[in-house]
Amino acid sequence: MARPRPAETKIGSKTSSKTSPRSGPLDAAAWVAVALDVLATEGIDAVRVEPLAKALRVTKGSFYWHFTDRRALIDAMLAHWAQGRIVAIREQAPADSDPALSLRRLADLYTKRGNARGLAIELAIRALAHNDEAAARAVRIVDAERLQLVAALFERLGWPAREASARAMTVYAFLFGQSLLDPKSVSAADTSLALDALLAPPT
Amino acid sequence: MARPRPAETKIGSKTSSKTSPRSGPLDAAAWVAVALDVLATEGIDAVRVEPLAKALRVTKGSFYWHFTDRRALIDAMLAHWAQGRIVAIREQAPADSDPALSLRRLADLYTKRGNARGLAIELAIRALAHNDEAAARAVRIVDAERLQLVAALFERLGWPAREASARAMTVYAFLFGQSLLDPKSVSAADTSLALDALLAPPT
DNA sequence: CTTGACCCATACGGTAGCGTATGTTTCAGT
DNA sequence: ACTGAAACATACGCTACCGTATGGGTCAAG
Repeated sequence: MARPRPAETKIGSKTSSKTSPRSGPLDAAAWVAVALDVLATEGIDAVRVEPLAKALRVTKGSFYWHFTDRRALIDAMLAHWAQGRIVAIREQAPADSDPALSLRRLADLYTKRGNARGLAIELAIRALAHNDEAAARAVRIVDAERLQLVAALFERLGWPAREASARAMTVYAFLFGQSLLDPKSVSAADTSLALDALLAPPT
Repeated sequence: MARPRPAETKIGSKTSSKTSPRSGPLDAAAWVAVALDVLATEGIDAVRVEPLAKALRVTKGSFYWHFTDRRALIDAMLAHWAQGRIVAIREQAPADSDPALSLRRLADLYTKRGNARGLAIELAIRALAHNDEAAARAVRIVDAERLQLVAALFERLGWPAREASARAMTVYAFLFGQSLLDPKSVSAADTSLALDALLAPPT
């Protein structure tokens, strides 16, 4: 009767979604990957077992082997996302880097196109966090980590602790906020001007 | 055989949601009102006909009298929201007001609690706009109007047109962005400090 | 060659919601 | 009292999911 294993939390491969040609057997990570794709493009309510199975060209039988239920998949997504964001921010803001450069790269990452998927996932998870305590926890962890590291960058730029903290929050909020606005309503010039002001060192 | 009327677009009463005691017969506005409540608390995918009917203590029969289908309800919600936001921003930033005061009130409206419902609706609609062209149009209209009027306030504060435009966008993005962050990760001091800087007149 | 663990397919019962079709009540107007 | 329309209620068929149960295949270890 082979009851499902407790759904591995380790995420290993980089199984990059889409209709990949199906090589070997799947693992939990493959499910998480497509689930995140769907989350990014259609929201959490589109993350449903059977459609995902269709996308992976398998049946639900596979899913319920790797996960106990739909909720377990969502939790796995959240864990994967949170861990990935923390690793990313730590790589992006190492203690020995040029803080001005790190800040600029961070800003670019969230304004330039090419990170649409990442942004969409962020927004979807934050929306989910409104009703879902597990999602809220994930967001809390990521926010705390990011705010702290970005504030450290500002301090190294020469700002006193209080201003550094406020500026970290401002930049962070600004970047996400901009992603909510209609792209056709914001000019690149405005964005550039705003960022220059926000990222400037103390006078 | 009484075919449904083409679902009035006029929104009149202020039928404020919840399990109101059911007075007379309903109108389309009542449906839109509960639909917006559900949108705010549970997202667009929870805006379903039968649950809404249950909340209004009627059956679907009523719904399909007032609307042709679920889509028509969503469109009505979007129209109602967009029109309401435009009216609100025009009231909030009249041409004869003190610009500094108007800006501060606007900021308070989106940082202080008490507007959670409005904010949740905003976020839900902006999330929807990602996939829904009608929602995208509504957002576009509202954004354009708000950005223009807020920029005008900054100009009246003494900023040149370019800076006024950039600052309007910055404040606007900041306010929305902040609503996405974990409230437990942002201190009120940081928010206050940030706003003072963003709303300051030119030196 | 057999066994057992993996990994998936098939088939099933059940729920929730959509939209439609049609019956029922209420009430204004004549 | 009669009629017709407004505003529902009821009942139906249909689809998309969920989760479960169970029956294969495959492949390495013994």
